[in-house]
Amino acid sequence: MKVRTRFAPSPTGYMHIGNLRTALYTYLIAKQNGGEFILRIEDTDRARYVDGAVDVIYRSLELAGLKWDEGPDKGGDYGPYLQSERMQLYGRYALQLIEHGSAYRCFCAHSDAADTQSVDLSGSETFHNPADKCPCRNLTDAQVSERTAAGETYVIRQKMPLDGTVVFTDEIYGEIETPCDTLDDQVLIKSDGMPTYNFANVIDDHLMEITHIVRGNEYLSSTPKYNLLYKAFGWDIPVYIHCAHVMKDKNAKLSKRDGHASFEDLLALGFLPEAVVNYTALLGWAPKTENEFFTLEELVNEFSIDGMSKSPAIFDMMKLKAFNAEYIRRMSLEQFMDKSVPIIKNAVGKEIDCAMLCKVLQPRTELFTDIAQQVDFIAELPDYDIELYTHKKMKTNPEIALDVLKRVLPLLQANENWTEETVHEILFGLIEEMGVKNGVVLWSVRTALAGKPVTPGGAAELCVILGKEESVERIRKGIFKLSQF
RNA sequence: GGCCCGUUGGUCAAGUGGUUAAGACUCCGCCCUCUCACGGCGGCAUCACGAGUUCGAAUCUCGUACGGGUCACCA
Repeated sequence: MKVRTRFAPSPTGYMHIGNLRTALYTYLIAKQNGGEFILRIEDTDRARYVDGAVDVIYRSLELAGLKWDEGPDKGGDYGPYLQSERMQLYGRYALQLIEHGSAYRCFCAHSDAADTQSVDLSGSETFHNPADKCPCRNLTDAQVSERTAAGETYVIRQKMPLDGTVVFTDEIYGEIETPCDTLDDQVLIKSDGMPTYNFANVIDDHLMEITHIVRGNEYLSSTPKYNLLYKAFGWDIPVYIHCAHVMKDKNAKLSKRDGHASFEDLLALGFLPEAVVNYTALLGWAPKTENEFFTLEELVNEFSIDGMSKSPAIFDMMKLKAFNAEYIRRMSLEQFMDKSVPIIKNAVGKEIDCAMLCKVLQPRTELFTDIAQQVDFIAELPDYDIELYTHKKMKTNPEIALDVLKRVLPLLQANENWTEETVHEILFGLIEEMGVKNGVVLWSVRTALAGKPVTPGGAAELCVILGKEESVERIRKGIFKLSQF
């Protein structure tokens, strides 16, 4: 049988990182079995409708590289894929259930229904008892016809068994057994004739021939009800894969208000989509080997359900950053330049040796958005304190630095062929001539060139990046500054 | 409160009765080094707790604690 999986988000305008991970796992399970990955949008909640929200879903999945085979925009043989367009389809299935004796019409008003007593959130007194079944369960056909004829509204409820247990197997959690008397007669069809989420889900998944259901483990406790439905219809029960959640910390789920919880937030912060996808895959799944770096194609082969975790995973920004940095390091210099040169040009605003700068920048870049502040000293020499020239380990201080700069200035000025090699030669020639530690010359020169204690690259690289004119000018400024004291 | 699920270092985690309890990120040392990175080496765990089964338990059983989920005419 062909494997078919589905990702069925509600369009909230927001692709949560946990949702992205669910989509990823769903995609991987389909693809590693040569199956189909279906996108179904559960947009029946008009109250929560957000403009453009469906596009966020499309865009996020596309950026992540998760190509769906069937969906609202693509069509397919099992449509419509927009749940709002399937609304008229569920009623007859509910009727079928009533005939079968697995569902019944309930005429109780919201507050009267035996099993819809309000849950007291503040205290612990009034929890409803599913065992107190609604009296409508026992209405005769005649009574039902009489009440419907009188124009009474009703909902259709699932008729749960009064005793026994339901057992099902989840691929991650194993066998789970639930006593039937803890299951309540959930509403299948609302009084307006529309299906509830749970009911629509079961029908849709069956009609779309979904074989593997991947979803968050908050559905673990309602799965027995789903299965009772499948059983009543005589349908095959799908394979269940319930995923543990992605958390912000030990006891809070990642939420929108954290500001970096969505895929798009992370991309805006400068993360590469591939790095996010890779890291996300590892939040709740462990590879068989020690390698942690995978392309999406590699994940299709490497991923396996038995490596999935039962416990929630805390999202770690530090590790994501480390992943992003590694992805950046693995780029070719050309790829790195394609992405960083526009940022550099914008930050620097003058002609510099971008190739040299990128070479020293690449191993130091965790996020492309960090680049601007790394190169800020290039645009303009900061007004630094001369104490910057003091470095115990480098054995430098302002006096020594002044001497160094005075000696190096004419040598650099005389250099006609300004390359990394010639600059390097000059600097190390001076070191030898003066008979000092490398740091004495190099620290002094680098400080004069950058005016800040931390820079990408050293003295020689900065000379090349800044060019002869600018380098000479900055050393002159250094001499002037040091001469003031 | 009922039911369900979970618990290996700061984080992700490997581990399925006998291991020096992998690996990655972070952190801390050291090496490399003109700074910072990169790279290299090393350090950081009485496996939530308590009983039990066993010659032997992170691994099996039970209990306790803590955390999460669910119990809507929301999805």
